[in-house]
Amino acid sequence: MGIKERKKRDAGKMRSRILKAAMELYVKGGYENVTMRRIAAKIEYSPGTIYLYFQNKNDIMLQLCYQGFERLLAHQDKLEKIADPLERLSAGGRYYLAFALENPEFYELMFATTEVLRDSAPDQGAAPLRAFRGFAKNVKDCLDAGVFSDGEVETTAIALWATLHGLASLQIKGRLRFLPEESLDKVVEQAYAFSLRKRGE
Amino acid sequence: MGIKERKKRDAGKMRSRILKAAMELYVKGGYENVTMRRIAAKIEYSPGTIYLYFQNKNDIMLQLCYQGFERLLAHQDKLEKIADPLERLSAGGRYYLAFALENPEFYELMFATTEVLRDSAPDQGAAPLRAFRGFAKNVKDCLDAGVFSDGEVETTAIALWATLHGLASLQIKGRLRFLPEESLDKVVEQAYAFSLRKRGE
DNA sequence: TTGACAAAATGATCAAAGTTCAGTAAATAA
DNA sequence: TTATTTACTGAACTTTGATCATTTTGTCAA
Repeated sequence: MGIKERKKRDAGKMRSRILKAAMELYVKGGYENVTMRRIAAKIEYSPGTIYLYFQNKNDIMLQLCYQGFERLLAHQDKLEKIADPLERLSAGGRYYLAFALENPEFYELMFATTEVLRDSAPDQGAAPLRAFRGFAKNVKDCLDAGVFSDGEVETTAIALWATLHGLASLQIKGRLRFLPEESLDKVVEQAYAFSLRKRGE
Repeated sequence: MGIKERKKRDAGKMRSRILKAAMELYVKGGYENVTMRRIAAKIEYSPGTIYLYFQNKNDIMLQLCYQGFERLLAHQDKLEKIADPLERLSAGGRYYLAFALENPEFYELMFATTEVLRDSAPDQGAAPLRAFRGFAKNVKDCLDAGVFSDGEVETTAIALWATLHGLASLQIKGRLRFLPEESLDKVVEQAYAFSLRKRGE
């Protein structure tokens, strides 16, 4: 029965096309620019068709949110080749910020929805969690290597993550606009200096 | 001419009533629950009337955002009586988090809008900035007292603020839901331990 | 008190949104 | 070829933010 499989593939392709169209609209003009009718026009189907592949608009935005985390995860994998734990963690943090600031719409979308972890398919909902686990592993390696002075893995990881997320979020939302452009880097440095103090320092 | 002043007072009262109704709707069911028609029904006026007192819905939400910062500022003033700089800064941070977690809708609103600082009346737009300046002053007092080992005031303040904001934001958005309830406090402690290291420690 | 003007409020109306669903067209199976 | 399942359509429903000609209310001079 190859037909069933082809149908499944076709459905998958349709979902991809819809998501792609939605993403384009989103990047171009934010949430309110994403319209079922506009998506339909872009993929050259009628509005009703979209509802055969997605539950509703929220469902579509949720999938885009997951795509953001997948993208982040993909880059996290690249850190693996950095041997030194502190260096790896530091690079991860720097990349995290760069990712957020270079894809502000994406990042905003990733953290805009409250519903992400709740009503999501187990495999997909795992993406945000997996991203955090990867980050936490780097923290653990640092702790094992004695780079930090103390603290549990989980709480340390969250504290660090919060700083990164806070900076990214504040910058994206324009709350740091009163700062001169250059000094954002300085803040990042400072944040790292605070967080990544070495044992006995 | 007392009439003009009375009219001004009346207009102010009307604005307050509208904002109050909008806030109630917002707290009850979030942004999408705030509807011009529902506000109108609550204050027992027709929908068109609202537009005599506010430019549009965004304008209303913006004012609610400012109210949030005003509320935060009001509590910041209470910190003044704490003499010890580090103690004062620490209390401020703890209050900041408590405020965010106890009024998640409020907090979300305060940081949801990108437009806040851009197209706002100078005096009102100052509220967020004033809140930060108050926080920064506490940081400065700590630096002057030699509580921190190093760093500039502005960058240090932002780094600290980012951590607080990040924690609040992540918690509100349910991204820390995988944590056991108690350990959030531990994370906060950890974040403080990271950030507020004393000189020579 | 009356009439004229200004200010405030109305509510029908608009365009656009998300969503639904009876009906049509296409694909598959018999 | 014919019957049946599947895919798609697009008009229609409800609700949204916003507008504006019209009506109501308030103010003040005559």
